[in-house]
Amino acid sequence: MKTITRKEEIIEVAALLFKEKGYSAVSMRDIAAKLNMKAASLYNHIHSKEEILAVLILEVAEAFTQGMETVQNSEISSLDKVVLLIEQHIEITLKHARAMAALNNDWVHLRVDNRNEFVLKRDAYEMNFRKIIQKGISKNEFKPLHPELILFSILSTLRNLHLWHEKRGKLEVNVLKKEMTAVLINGIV
Amino acid sequence: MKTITRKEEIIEVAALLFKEKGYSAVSMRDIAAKLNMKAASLYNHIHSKEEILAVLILEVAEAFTQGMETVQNSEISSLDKVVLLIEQHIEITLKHARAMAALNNDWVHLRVDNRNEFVLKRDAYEMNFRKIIQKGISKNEFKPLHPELILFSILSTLRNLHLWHEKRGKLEVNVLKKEMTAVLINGIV
DNA sequence: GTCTATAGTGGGATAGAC
DNA sequence: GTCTATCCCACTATAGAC
Repeated sequence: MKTITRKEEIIEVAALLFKEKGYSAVSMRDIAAKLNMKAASLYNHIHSKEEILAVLILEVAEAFTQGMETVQNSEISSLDKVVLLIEQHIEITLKHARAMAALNNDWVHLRVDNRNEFVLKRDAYEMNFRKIIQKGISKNEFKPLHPELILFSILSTLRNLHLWHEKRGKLEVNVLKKEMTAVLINGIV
Repeated sequence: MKTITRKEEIIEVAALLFKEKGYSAVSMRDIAAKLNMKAASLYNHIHSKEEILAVLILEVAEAFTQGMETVQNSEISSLDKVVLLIEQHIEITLKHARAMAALNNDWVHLRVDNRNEFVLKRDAYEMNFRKIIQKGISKNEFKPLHPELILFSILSTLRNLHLWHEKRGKLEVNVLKKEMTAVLINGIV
């Protein structure tokens, strides 16, 4: 039995609203209204609007960082590493569905310190992903395309998964993983 | 010699700022400051902040709609249609680079009438794209994957091209078209 | 066409009663 | 832990002088 605190409730509701309208367009009054309370009462549970955003974003960023470490430490081919990263990305997206929009768009509104922490993590993740692709190319596991283009194509698809999954998706997780990997790795023809 | 009006100048600067912080986080003061003027003066050229957003978004939406018509009217295979759509998407992205962020994220802040117009166009575009994919699958030009997943994978990559192109890109257009098509159609292995 | 001044609204956040 | 009341500030937009 997992009990959910008021603070978690606030963050959850806020994430939903951020997803719909973006961080800046959501007011503390909006968040409070969805919880049938007044804006002032929110401040008994959180310190600021920005804190909500920071919790949301940094939690997921940490999950990605952890995942990348696991993958790097496993001794498998570059191709298998990429497959693993794709599957992991799907898992994290499904688990933190509500936070993904903030992660993609609203991180710019973090306070400097939190923003720096996030950007460092994100850049490190991308760099490590790029290295795996480069190694794969040099070992002839991947086609000799620009690594940046491969990285970009995979990441932009995965980073928007949350948009699509709620609208059409609801594919069973394993089917989703399988087909997504197939499309990203082997193409569509 | 193309002369640029003050109105166009305002829209251009606004687009840049919207891209950085999102529509809601950009104030008329911000826009004015970048043009060395006062916010009040903007209103001699535009009627409202929302008008700027509407011009930006609806112009690009129209370009996509036109492009889709051209493709539909050409008598080529489904595969060639998809290739054409990808190339077109790249061209439009490069031409309207500054508007792409608003198109992806800020359309929610359009007034109802403009928002409806946009959503209709976008949905029609996606529906037509989906039909092309479905036909391609039924003719064995594409693998028998979920059409939604193929559509999503292609579109999310293309819709984020603007993010990547400014950061790393600057590939020559034809190289970009060629490699992007290769990745999206044939995969990376 | 740009300015100053300002109206009118709504934002984040705090104080203090209950 | 929630409320009312309120502070102070920033926002969009308008009026009217130059």
